[in-house]
Amino acid sequence: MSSNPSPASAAARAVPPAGGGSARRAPRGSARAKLIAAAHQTVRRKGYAATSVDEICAAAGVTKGAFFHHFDSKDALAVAAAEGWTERARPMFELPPHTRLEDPLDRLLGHIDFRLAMLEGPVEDFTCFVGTMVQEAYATNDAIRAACEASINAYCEALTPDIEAAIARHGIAHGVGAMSLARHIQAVLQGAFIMAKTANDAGIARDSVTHLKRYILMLFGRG
Amino acid sequence: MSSNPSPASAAARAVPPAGGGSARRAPRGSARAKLIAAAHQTVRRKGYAATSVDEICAAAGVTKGAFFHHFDSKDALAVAAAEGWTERARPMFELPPHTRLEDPLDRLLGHIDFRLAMLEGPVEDFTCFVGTMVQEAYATNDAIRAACEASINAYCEALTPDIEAAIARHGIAHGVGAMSLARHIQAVLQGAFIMAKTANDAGIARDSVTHLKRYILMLFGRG
DNA sequence: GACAACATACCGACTGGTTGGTATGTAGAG
DNA sequence: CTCTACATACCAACCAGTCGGTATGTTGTC
Repeated sequence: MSSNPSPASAAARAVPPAGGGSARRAPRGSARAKLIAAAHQTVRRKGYAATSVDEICAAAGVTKGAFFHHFDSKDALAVAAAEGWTERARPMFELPPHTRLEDPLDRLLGHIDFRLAMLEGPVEDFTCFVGTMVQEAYATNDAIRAACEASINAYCEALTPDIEAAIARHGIAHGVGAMSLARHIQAVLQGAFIMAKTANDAGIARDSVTHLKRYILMLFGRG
Repeated sequence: MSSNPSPASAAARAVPPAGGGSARRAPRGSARAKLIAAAHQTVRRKGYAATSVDEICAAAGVTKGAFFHHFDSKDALAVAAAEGWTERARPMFELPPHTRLEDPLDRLLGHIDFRLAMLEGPVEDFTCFVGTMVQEAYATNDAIRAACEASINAYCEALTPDIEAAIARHGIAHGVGAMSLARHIQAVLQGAFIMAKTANDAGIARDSVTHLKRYILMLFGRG
């Protein structure tokens, strides 16, 4: 999933390879994608304001000229990176084996298990780029805030069909709505990320998502 | 709580007043507390890195001299402000009427209702200072991270006795532990804050905390 | 209780380094 | 040749932190 090429790999290519003689540089047109990927990585680690343009350029293995060729400003990159984050999350809903399950509730629970399994390793590798960034931008930059909102909404909307189908098939306690539950799932994940950052450890996040799974099971009468 | 005199007031007072009447300045020794309160306010709005020392000073109505008299660095203020946040949250567990209820489960549910009622008005007024700050510091400043962790832990530990007593009296489904549930409550709150920031609206946060309350009721067989 | 000696609280101009952003140059594709 | 995609050099604004100084206590001595 993470589609994280080693950050150094691009920069390493700047070193002329032995053969051929010509110093092959990164293919033209790749700078934009590398800058967005670098922003995802760096902002998740340090936050948005603490991440400088130079730092993103260094992580992407390009120069400032390339940065400001592709983006009008740092804030413009932030918006583009939020949109890029939505793309990057899309495979989560298509690839894994559990998406083929027949029962929509099993697909939903499979997704939760999938998210649970993601909570491994360094905190900065599984946390949410838009969730991190919106905290710094919600009151000061509405374009970034809206881009983050769109990404979060896309996640919730991707989750909703299965939840709706599960409700139709199994019923749900207390008239809980599909979109409301999808948003709660997202909220618990975001909260779990913060707890993981607090302890600098993923375990505490898994614990919360396990509570979430139990809640969903109970709602659908499988508790 | 906010104790925010007009930011300009102190500077204005530097001009000698005409009459012999006393130009009353802020009482000596108040600068530290005002700086911490200003940090709480400003960081919750803009994040930690985007908040400058000058800005905090202006909001507190003191000068940089006062700032660096009380704190060795901006990061040192962050640590002190995290500790101050714990103090500021303490009354939540002592004051409200629900803390007098006889049944510990009612006290716990009363606390959730209390948190729910807090989710009103501007987002920056009910979100969590340490939850915001830890996102920017967890990987880059361990002193700040640890201070935030301590504050979060203090919250969870304040919640735990009632949960334990509620488990003892009513039993709980699936052998859920008191500390684990307390941490999940905190996680859902933090996640709800992020969702509120995303939409710049408190309603979405209330929805998630309502899910949380339902989960707790179900765990204790009151669903 | 008066006064010297000292300590604490606070002020605001200044500095060196960093930041986002710009102006200009160049190389490869078509 | 031209245009896009980058690179390099540079700048003004801003930032955290410093420093010399003042104002307001506090303490010990007689």
